[in-house]
Order: sequence, then structure tokens, then C-alpha cells
Amino acid sequence: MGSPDCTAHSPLYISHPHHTDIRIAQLDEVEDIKPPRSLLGLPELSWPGVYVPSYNRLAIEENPWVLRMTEAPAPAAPPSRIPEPNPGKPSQVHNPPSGMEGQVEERCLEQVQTMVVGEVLKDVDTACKLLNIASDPLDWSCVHVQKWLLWTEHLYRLPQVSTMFQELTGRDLCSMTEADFRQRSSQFGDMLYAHLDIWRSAAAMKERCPPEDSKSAADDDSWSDVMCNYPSQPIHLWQFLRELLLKPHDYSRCIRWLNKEKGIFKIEDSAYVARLWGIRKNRPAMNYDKLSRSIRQYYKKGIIRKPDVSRRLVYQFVNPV
DNA sequence: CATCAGGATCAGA
DNA sequence: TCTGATCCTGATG
Repeated sequence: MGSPDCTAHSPLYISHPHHTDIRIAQLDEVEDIKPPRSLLGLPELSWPGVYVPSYNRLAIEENPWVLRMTEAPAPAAPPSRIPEPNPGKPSQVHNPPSGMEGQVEERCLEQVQTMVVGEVLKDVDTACKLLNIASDPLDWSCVHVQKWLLWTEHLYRLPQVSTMFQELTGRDLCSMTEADFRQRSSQFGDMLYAHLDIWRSAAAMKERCPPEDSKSAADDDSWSDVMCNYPSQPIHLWQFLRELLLKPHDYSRCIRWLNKEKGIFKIEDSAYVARLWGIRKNRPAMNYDKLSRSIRQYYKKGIIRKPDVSRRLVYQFVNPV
């Protein structure tokens, strides 16, 4: 079976502006701009000059497409709304697009769409890895659905909606209409439906254009290694932490090596890491207090310890990679 | 106040 | 039985 009319899906990512607008508004609300107090004296953390509280940061970080989507023109928009190609030619704005201009714009649009789609695929993939679920919603068990819902709640800062969708497999979810979603959550059903739609589209897209062999072989550690190597076994906390540490590109803002050779790492954003761990383990109530207790259990087992010079939020793998 | 240390207990695999 | 989650008390900076 699979997802219906895949071809209609690629521009569909940007066809839910009303859903994402809410999101953007929420993100934009975050104007509390200040550097984290813990950054004193520490090396540059690649923050783009703006400090966003952890949850919003997650949303931005894990879903750049949420922001980028708004940059892409809506598919139904008239050609004249396409971002100005050259400020030096104001006439273009008013003149009806000639055939050639139309082509250029079309190509522009295509490029933007390709970029957006690429980002979507990447971010869906990142989320898959984090949640340890398949990218195709049709393959999800009830537990996977709950994980995904939890993640989506987290992403969109929704109140708890996952309870409204209990006992549903991914297939059940996919067979539901938008109205069904709204029936379960009048406020956020449409949002969840749209988000699921994105995932389904991404899955359909992947199916149609699977990652090229050239890509999947050597350079592509981000796709296969972490997630696929342990299908559904429970993951250990130390493995999870290491997994985050091995992805500095994605997670260095919340956890990073201080000395990789010695296995010393620092948790930069304890709440965020705990939240990720909670999502991964389907434990919504997870917090740093509990996570750190679990880390301390590793002291006895000789897996993790405090470094010789003990510092807050700094730990050390006894056996570095 | 956040973090840290560690005891006790419980649940799930 | 093992691992981790949860709750707790008390210490520390």
C-alpha cells in the first residue's frame, strides 16, 4: 500500500503554513536573550549570538525546516510573490513575468523545495535516531506512536496530547483523517495530523529516492550507525550519552567532550539531555536529578566516574573510545 | 538553588 | 538478576 499519491507530497511540506505559523510565533516569542551563565570562560559554543531556552532550542535545532518552510513560498502563491531575485531590477516586481523569468523562478522554487525536502528528510532521520523508531509511520508500534507523540509534544510545546492517542499503531494513525485527529484533540489535532503528514511524506520520499549508494557507504555515519545497529534493544544511558557525544554537530550544545581522549565530557544543558533521555526511554517525567542518579550508578560499575578534578556536570568514561 | 552522593525501593526485561 | 526509574536525605558551592 504505502502512502497515497506521493507525488503530491513534495510541495506539501510547505502547504501547511497555518500550522507552522503557530510554531513560528511560539519560537519568535522567545526573546529572552541572554548568554547562559555557565558559559563563563568556556570556549565558543557556536551559539549564533542568541540564547534560546532549551526547549525552544531543541525545536529550532532539530527542526530547522520549521523555520525554513516559511522562507519557501507557498505553492499556491502567484509567481510575483517569489523572493526578489535581484534588487537591482525593480521593474521585475511589477512586470508580469516573461517566459524566461518564469523559468528562472520555477527553478528557484524547485531549488528551494529540494533544499527544504532535504532538510525535512534529515530532520526526520535525526528524530528517528533519537527516538529509535522507524522513519515510516506505518511501521510504528503503539510504543513508537507514543514516542513520536511525546516528541511532537516536546517539539511544539504542546500540552499532553499523547494520552488522546493511546493504543494506536502507526498504521492506525495513518488511516485516521484530519477530522479524526481533531476529534481526539480539538486544539492540536490538525497540527499533529500535519506533522504526521510530513513524516509520511518523508517516508514516501525515501522510498522513492532511497539514499544513493555513494552516500550510504563511508561518509554517512549519521544515517546508519547509531540507530540501525540496535534495532529495538533497550539502550543504556552511557550508550545514549556516548551517542550524543558522537554527534557534536547535533548535540554539542547540550553535551560535549572536554577531553575526548580521556573520555571527559560535560553536560551543558542538563534539562535538555534529561529530556532527550526521557523521550528515548519513553519516560516523560525524566529529569536531570534522576538521570544523574543513573549516571552515579555507573561509578560502582566502573563505566563512568567523576574526573580527578571534579566539576559540576562533568563526567568521565572510565574506558574512553 | 542546582548539583552531587548514595541509600532504598520498585518495575520491567 | 540486572538496569534504570523514582524518591529521599543530606552535603556542597
